[in-house]
Amino acid sequence: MKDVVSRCPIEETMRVLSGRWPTLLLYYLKDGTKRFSDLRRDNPTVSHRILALELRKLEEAGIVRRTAHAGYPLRVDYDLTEPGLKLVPLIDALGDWWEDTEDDRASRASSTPETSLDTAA
Amino acid sequence: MKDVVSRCPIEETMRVLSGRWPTLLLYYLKDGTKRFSDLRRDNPTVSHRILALELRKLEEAGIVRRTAHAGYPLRVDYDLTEPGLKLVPLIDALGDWWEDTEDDRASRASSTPETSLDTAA
DNA sequence: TGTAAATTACGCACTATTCTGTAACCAGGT
DNA sequence: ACCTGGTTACAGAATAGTGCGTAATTTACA
Repeated sequence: MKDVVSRCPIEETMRVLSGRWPTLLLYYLKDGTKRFSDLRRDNPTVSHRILALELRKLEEAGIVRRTAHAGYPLRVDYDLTEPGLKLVPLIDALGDWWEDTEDDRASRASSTPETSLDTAA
Repeated sequence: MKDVVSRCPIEETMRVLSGRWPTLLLYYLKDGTKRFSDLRRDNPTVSHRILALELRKLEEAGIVRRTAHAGYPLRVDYDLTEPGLKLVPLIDALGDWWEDTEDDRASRASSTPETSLDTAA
């Protein structure tokens, strides 16, 4: 997603949430503060570069807060900001929608093609 | 977004909605039935190939219904299915969230660095 | 009347752009 | 020297856009 087409808030939101990781990170951060390495363990398939980039994107979007602690082997904590916390139930709602409409969505394709055979008047 | 990491419904949902077009198409289809060329006019920056692919993706996800009319220069109508209609308010909620938290998100970075020195001194 | 052109919704092949991963390297602290 | 978190450099994969072709039928125009 390079650029936005409209300044529509939905598009802006999707620009941040699009992709495989953002919602997953949100999900893991629901549980509370996590460190960089925790998040890597939480999902091992993300490369360390991408995790850093995604976290930064979320941080810049104001959804995630990064806290660097001085001392010892360097320690950085990540947790959700207020807006981030407010976003969580909305994302959960999408998951619920997916489950609730499962059957309904599965029966697509044929609907009521009553009009579909009229050869135009 | 190649593959899913978990079978989490949120991830499944995001797989369908990720990208610039899906939510935009949902938005335009809210108004009712549209033809392929209507959707192209609605937003001229999408290429015909991508529009076709995106519509098919949404159709396969059971969000959009495609109705092909026989005859004449071929005519295809697109509209939202029941699940698609149910999805609309959820997406709107994301847009509202974006607007409502605008100020909050803008003031990220510094939060409550009680436990640490943000920039590491 | 014959023939070319337009329309609509694509599919295909090719190119351009962007994303993601690997690996290596850097910084601060012990 | 080693750890954690992060960045840069360079692939390689994926995604998006362009242009051409096609189906059936109507229309443009000589």
